Amino acid sequence: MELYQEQGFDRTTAAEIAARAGVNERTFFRHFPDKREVLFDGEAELRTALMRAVAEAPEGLAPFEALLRAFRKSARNLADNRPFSDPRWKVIAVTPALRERELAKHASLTEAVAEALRRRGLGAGLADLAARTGWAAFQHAVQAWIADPARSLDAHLTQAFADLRALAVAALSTQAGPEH
Amino acid sequence: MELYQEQGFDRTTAAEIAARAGVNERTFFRHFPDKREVLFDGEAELRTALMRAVAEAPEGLAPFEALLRAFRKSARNLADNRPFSDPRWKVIAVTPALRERELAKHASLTEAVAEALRRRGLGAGLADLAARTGWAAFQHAVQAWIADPARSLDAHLTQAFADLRALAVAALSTQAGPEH
DNA sequence: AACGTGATGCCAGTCACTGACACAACGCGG
DNA sequence: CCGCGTTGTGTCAGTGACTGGCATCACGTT
Repeated sequence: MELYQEQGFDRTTAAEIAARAGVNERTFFRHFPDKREVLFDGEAELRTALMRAVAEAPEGLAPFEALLRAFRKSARNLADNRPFSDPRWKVIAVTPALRERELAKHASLTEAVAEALRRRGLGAGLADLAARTGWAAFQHAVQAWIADPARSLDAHLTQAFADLRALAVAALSTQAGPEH
Repeated sequence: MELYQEQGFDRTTAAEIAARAGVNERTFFRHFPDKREVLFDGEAELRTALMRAVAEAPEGLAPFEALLRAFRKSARNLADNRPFSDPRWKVIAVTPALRERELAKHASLTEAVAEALRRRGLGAGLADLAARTGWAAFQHAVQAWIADPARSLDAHLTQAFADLRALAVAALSTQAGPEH
């Protein structure tokens, strides 16, 4: 992180990172499959946290409600770790290669969420659709929160799902959707 | 494409591609920024087609309705070019590096769709949300279509948006969503 | 003390990609 | 017909991400 902030991701060589960590370059690649992966280490934890949160939601809850709860819990960790993850976001935002990797991680997490919904008894088709669209709303809320940190991530999340509902309902009554 | 099919993406060097095309390796990199980009060439066309389709939708149409129309048009091209794009999908599906690039392209196209919705007068917030979730539903439909080509992509698209509406409505009445 | 195991250093090699320079084909005004 | 800029290409050298192979070393076990 130090090096990525100082000189940017592209101008930082694997040898430099290894040197800063006091190890050999080869050793670096034994700990991380590639240079990008360094910034996406906690993925396994986030995955299990998300899946557990979906699994622990009350029985009769609608899919989107279960997702909303799960996202809220993750959001709490997100908001707390902000001083730590803020520079990380900045680096990712300005580096296309890192954004690609981030999207891949998100796709993987979306698949995990779909699996969690299936375990709740939801059909495979609806589980996939709910996971994809729910994740999309989640990401929208996160971006809105970054742009407007005055309101809480929780509030942005609530609004995102409410707006999604309005959009979906308006879609079949053939009325233009209002802006908030 | 020939080489990627024969030996896979990873085991195909840029020098081989250049040789097969009868040019120098350096020349190859003057036409494509990198090895992956070869498979994502028509992106600009798809982007303009999508944005035009969204722009040309009737005035008072709800955001999701406009998107559904645009996706339908793109879907038509998709279904027609299937013999050409089918091997392409297979190569992408088994190559993580290519799936990452594909996700990046999708993110870029989603942003373009959001811009098109904004030009229809939709607020920036709702435009982003509608583009993200609409695109998610689109991708869900495409995947469902690949898994079940018996039904048309059009049918899958219609169902995806109908299911999304059901999911969103059920979310606030706190009822478990039914599976089709 | 012998031994297996896991983490590390070291070395050589492949390959994606880049910058610099030279050269040839082409269209165009003189 | 001649210069001349533009464009596309070949050639070469270099950087840096990653990989496989081998030796070494720390450590706990037998």
